Amino acid sequence: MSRQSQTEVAVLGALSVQPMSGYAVRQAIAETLGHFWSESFGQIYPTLARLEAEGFVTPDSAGRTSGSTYRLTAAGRRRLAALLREPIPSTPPRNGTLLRLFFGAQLGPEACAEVVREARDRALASLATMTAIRAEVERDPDRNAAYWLVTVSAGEHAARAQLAWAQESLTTLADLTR
Amino acid sequence: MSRQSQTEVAVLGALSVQPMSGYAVRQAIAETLGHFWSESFGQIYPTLARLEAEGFVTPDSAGRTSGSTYRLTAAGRRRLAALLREPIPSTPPRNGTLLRLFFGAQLGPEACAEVVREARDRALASLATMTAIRAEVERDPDRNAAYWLVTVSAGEHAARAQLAWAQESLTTLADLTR
DNA sequence: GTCATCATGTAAACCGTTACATGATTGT
DNA sequence: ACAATCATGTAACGGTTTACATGATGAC
Repeated sequence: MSRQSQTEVAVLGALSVQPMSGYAVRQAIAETLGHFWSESFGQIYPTLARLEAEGFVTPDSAGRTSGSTYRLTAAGRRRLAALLREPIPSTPPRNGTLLRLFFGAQLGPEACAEVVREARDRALASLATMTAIRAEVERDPDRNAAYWLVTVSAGEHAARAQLAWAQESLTTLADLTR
Repeated sequence: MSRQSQTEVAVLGALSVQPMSGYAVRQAIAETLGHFWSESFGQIYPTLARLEAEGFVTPDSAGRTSGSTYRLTAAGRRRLAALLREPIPSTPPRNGTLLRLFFGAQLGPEACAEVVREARDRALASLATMTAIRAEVERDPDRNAAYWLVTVSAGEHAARAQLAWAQESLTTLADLTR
């Protein structure tokens, strides 16, 4: 019962959308969940093997010679629902940008401004990605579309907040230089 | 030259504010950097020992029998400045809340709403903490105050964005129930 | 035929948390 | 005396990334 890792949730979840190979799971996680989740190769394959041994997923090789697609079993779908209902393990915060700015006096206003500009640019890029994903989901709605848009919206809000903060902070830092 | 871990930055940074013991470093990180950084015991003590061996910090036991305070050496201050100037290692995103909501169809609108309400409550608590820290910094300004307020502002922006998102998403999810 | 991409896996290294263990100091 | 807190460390474990290794498939 002591599930610590969320990898299982991500893998089962990916397969709940549609059956796919381990390689495709990794791609799906990188591309679709990329803005709020990440998994590496080294996690996905062992997890898939374990899930298969436990009967939560099953190979579904419909006439392939190499590679196989996996799909959720009924037990796997129940497992996913159960995992989703468990309390969310909180990941400790680790924000390298803020860590640097907190000790900004050791760095000076100009170097700090550069750090902030980089954060702003990341937020801009993120906002563009969000817009693209939103357009794609709205153009081609899946049965999950409403939920996906909730996560996209979270990304949009976060990115816009970061933009506003960056703008404000650049002003503050500029005042420190004078 | 291959510094991967940011623990060293956090520890040197804490000591740059004022000399203190390892125990106090851990407290300072938990209390002051807590909203954007975390370190555990098991990291701090070995890091301090290594930094001492490398000559970046030095014990400064002014008449103590047990425990010792550490302070930065000149080399340590340079080391901190150098580390702060290095590119920020990006931590892969891991947002358990969004991971759940993305697969929300497996969970249903009501359970998702509960997840969102928990996120909203965390944001509210965070906003209260930010306000308290801001008040404290403004009441008793340190030479680092301007930089600290930049990080507090980041927390405030992020928390307010999360509140707005939660509000919006609760409406969306309520519409799914009908 | 060769290149890009699909596909699967393992091993080592690294990072970080947790639990355990121990003892000093200070306030009541 | 006793409790709370200060203080320091280590060992084991678990999770994650990275690098390495290998080969099939399909497009050109």
